[in-house]
Order: sequence, then C-alpha cells, then structure tokens
Amino acid sequence: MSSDHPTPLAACACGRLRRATRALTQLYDDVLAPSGLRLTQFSLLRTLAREGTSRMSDLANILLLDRTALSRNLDPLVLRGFVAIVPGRDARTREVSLTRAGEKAIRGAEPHWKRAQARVAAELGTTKLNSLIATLREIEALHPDPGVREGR
Amino acid sequence: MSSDHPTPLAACACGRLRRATRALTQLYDDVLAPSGLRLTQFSLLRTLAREGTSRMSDLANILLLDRTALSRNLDPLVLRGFVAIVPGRDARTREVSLTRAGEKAIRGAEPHWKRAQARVAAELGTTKLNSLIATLREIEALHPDPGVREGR
DNA sequence: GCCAGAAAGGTGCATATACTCGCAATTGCG
DNA sequence: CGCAATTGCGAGTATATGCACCTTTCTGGC
Repeated sequence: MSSDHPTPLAACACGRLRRATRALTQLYDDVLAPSGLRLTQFSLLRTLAREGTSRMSDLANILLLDRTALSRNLDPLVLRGFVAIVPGRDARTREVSLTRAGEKAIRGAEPHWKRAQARVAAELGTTKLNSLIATLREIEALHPDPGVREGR
Repeated sequence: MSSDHPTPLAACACGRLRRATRALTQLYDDVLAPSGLRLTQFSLLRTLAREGTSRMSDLANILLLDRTALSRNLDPLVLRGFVAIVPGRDARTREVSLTRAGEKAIRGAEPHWKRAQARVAAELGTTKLNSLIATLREIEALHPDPGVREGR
C-alpha cells in the first residue's frame, strides 16, 4: 500500500503535522478538562516553572511562539491568578512569573497530563515516541528567526 | 546526553508537537507567501481537489477539524472565489466545491509548496520524514470521535 | 547632555480552532 | 400522516497564532 511512495512529497508534511496536532491536542484537552486547564495553558505554566521568572520575549523565544501571541495566551492565566507580570528593571521589559496558585494548578493538572502521556506512550511505544520527539526537535530548528525573514 | 531518558515522559509530547507545528507552519507560510495563500488555505484547497465536492461535515472529518472551524476557514477562500458553497439535495447540507480560480490558485502555489517540502525533506532525510509521517498517522488515529466524548 | 537608532511591548486586525446553543430539514415510528 | 428524535449547520464566545504599526525606554555616538 505505502510501497509506491518513492518520495513522501505527495503528502504535505506541514498539513500532516497540523492535523496530528489537532488530534493530539484534542486528546490532551479532553483528559486535562477536569483540571480546568487546556494543554496550551498547562504547557505554558510548566515551561514557566522550568525556566523560572522570565522576560516576555525570552519566553516567546523558548516556546517558538510569537511575542504577541504569548502575551495573549498569558491573559487568561493572569486573570485566574496563575501568573503575574511585573515591569522589569529595564522599564521596557515585563517579567513573567508563576504564582503559588499557578504552581498549585500545575500540581492539580499533572496527574491528568500523565495519563495522557501514558496513553500516547502506550499507543506508539517508547521507541517511536522517542524518535518522534527527536524529529520534532529537528523541525523546531527550522524555525526562521523573526527579523531575518524580511532582512533577507 | 539523551541516554538518561528512561522514559520520554519528561517532555510533553503534545507541547513538543505544537511547538514544532508552529515552527514548520512558519516555514511553509514564509515560502508560500508570494502565492498569497497560507499553508492552511493551500492545504484545504488541495484536500478539496483530492476529495472533490464534499459536504461540510465530511470534509471536517477528513481534516480532523471541527466542523465550525472548517466553516470559518472556508470564509476567506469563498470571499476570494476559490471555493463555492451551495446547498445540497438534502437541504440541511452544504456542498463545498473548488472553483476554477481555486484550481488556479493551487497551481500557482504548488511550486512554492514544493520548495518547502524539498527543504524539509533535505533537512530531515527521506527516512526520517517517512517515519514521521507514519507516526503522525498513528497519532491522528487517537483523535476522539466528537460525540463519543460526552456520550461516553 | 542630546538625539538617532535599537530594543521591548502593546494594539488592531486577520486567521485558526473548538465548544455551546439554537434552528431548520429529515427520518423513523406508530 | 404526524410528531419526536436525529442530523447538518450557523452564530456567539473564548483561546491560539502571527503580522503591521505604534509607543516607550534604553544605548551609543557626538
């Protein structure tokens, strides 16, 4: 069936990736639902926990996320008191930090998240999952540095 | 370095996938820019070309995309005349079809898209790309059927 | 010390995505 | 046939994402 694929170019790599992302996000969101967090929010909080208080743009770079998108993704988390944003020393910057409530939210969501992770690991097997992660890392490396795009 | 990963559970599979998707979408959107189409739009048109005129919900199922999201994704394409939506025989349904202009738009964007595909293939290598696609297919299979979620 | 340019963010706008609720057409059963 | 349940969509709302443009602040020459 798939033996007549000399090149994989018939399938759009990006379309495939996006479709799979929709599917997986759905799964995680479903499993995380009881925690009141979406995957993106949980992910954001977790990154913040790992990185510690960070400037807006730094966080955006780590997440390969547009600066302004990050800003808006933080909104509901700030509203719910999971995240605090204060001006940095350099008055141009904003420091994003995790609050106690934010840490608590992570702890509350973690068991659900682990269930989702386990389900995926069980479905794909550790080997495939590991090589997937590795490949995704390579894909992330293709991210064009903003500012390089127009600057040529 | 990665030898101390007994389980890959330290990394969130979904977060990784989403981050990589942002990166890759950016790459494709950049390359597709001269065509005036975004990757999502190109992808949608292409799927429509492959499937032929389809009902809204069928198309959404194929794309693993929420019905209402598809509807809104079609809006700009309808506005630009690339896609036409007409009522089906069953008056509840809507038939989505590709117009001549839509076919032309695909042809115009295809060379750019191929460049993006080639770039990814060159970067990852055919083997990894193929196994990525295969794994993504498995992930897509995890998509929870809407209506099964609440119905239990 | 002053100003030109760089750097960090925000706002407005457009698209992408999903859920809830509600309406209209259809279908199935008595 | 008549109506209840089902089905296919749309609209409203909320989040996710990125771009263009603007404001504020900082930095480097001079």
